[in-house]
Amino acid sequence: MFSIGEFSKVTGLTIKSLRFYHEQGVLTPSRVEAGSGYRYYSESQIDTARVIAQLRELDFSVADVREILSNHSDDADIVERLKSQRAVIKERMKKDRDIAGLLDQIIVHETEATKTMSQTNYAVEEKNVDPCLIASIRMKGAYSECGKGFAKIGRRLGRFINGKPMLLHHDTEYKEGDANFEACMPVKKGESNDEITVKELPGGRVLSLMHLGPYEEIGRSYEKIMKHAKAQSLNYDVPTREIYHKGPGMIFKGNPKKYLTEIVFLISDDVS
Amino acid sequence: MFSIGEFSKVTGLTIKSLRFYHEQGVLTPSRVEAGSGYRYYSESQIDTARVIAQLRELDFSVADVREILSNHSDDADIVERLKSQRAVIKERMKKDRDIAGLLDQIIVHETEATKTMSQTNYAVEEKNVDPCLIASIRMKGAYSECGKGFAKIGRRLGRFINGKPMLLHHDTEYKEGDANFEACMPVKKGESNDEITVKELPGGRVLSLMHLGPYEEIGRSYEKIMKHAKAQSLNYDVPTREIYHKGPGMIFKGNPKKYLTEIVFLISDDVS
DNA sequence: TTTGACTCTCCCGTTGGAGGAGGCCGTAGG
DNA sequence: CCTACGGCCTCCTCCAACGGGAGAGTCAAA
Repeated sequence: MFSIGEFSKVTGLTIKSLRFYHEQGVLTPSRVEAGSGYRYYSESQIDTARVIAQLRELDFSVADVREILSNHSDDADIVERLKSQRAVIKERMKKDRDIAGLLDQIIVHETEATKTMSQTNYAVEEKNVDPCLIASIRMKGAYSECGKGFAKIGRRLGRFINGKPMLLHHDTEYKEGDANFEACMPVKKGESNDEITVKELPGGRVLSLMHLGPYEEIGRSYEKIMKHAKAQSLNYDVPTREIYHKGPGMIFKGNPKKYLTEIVFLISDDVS
Repeated sequence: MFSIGEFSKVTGLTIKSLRFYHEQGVLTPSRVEAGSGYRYYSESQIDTARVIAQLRELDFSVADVREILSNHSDDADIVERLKSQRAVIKERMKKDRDIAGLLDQIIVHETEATKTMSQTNYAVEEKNVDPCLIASIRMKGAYSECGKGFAKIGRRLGRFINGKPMLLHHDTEYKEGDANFEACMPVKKGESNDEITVKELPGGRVLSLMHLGPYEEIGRSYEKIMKHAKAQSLNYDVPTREIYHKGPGMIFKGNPKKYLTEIVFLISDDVS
């Protein structure tokens, strides 16, 4: 016979838990002193306590444990239960995996954006870019619609995206309402379908300028980069590119004054 | 301005949740009618509600959400929080992985035992067994001590175990207290150390007999298999083997009358 | 007999709401 | 004019599995 404190030490279950299990009818002490209400446990209950601890570690609810204990006494009898428990656990893991993936995505995105922001000096630069594979959706209309395009690509190829969203401008001049553009995302791989085209975006020598601030003010940056191109007698190809290093976040909309957009002009080869 | 019902439909949050968020100071309606207590939400609060929903999906607590909302408004500000949240989630996933692994192990073990039990006819059989790699601990003393050996192997090589526990008997006769035996487990791979030896157990032609019932009664089965060997004029090698197909379970001790032990005698080559 | 260690019951708090009772308000239909 | 209905309010209880603590009773050794 063990008092509750001794039994607690022997089994590793807390006194509170033991009282709770008694109350729940999971582990009734073999003797309860009538006068004092003291609980006393027998030697054989150590085994039962071990079983309870095991089942609790397997994340069975206390109600389940009670049911299992009262109806079964062999592992083979509860295989079906174990299977359904496994299914429950796997389900939870799947959800957690999704959450962790989302968190990862946000963290990586923001970390990169912060790094990019700290490295740029907001001047027109000449540099080389590598060709890259993109998934793109051709759109006509207002630029503000491009978010829907990104969302569509994200839904179908989310796992393969490995870069920032971009816009390809096929107009040579600014158009308000019926612009002709492509919303696209760099991807590791993917198949075209009738809506989304997967193709390679050419690399080469480019002019690049970071624009810090709301999208409505990007005109000024375009002016700057065009002036630079003209001064250097450089021609560039259509479509021109915009890369959204930082825009509305995944959680917060954020402050438009901190939005960071890169304008990229691919320098034409045929002139030089 | 939206009434709580309209706002609920717009944001996808339940009315109960909205009231709870109000109470918790997470999302205070922009106007509360003094007389009726009716809550009215403004258009701009739809964004806030979206942020709350996002953060809740990332499994942040309501208290965290409140703190984040009141101090931050850009994803970049909360990267550290996101990281610690990711750590929490990964921790939970690790635990779940362990649980799922344990469940898997039990399920596989019991399923195999059930299958073995349904296929045997409890007669001496002659069959071939393949050689297999085992991790073993040499022990002297009582057989009942072998559990400790299995436990030690399990702790160090748990991931590599791919078969049932076995005992190798190095005595030619039955010994009560100071038997000479090895506790071992089939493993995929592993390194020997001063306690555990990893080696190959030879295969070949064997006599095999399934013993159903408590270990104390295994003598009768030994008699049976030895009689068979003598009748067939077969010699066998020492150590002889016992394979524990079903003994005390991982959860329940189970009923000893259902324990299933295989006795395996490797037939000597040098005689035939 | 005292003292100190144990134990008892009872109540509250945790998380994020769900469910429901009882009541207020405005409107539409008979 | 009465009633029904829908929407809203507050307040209470419930879920899981205990942990913490108060106040009171119990046990065994010195």
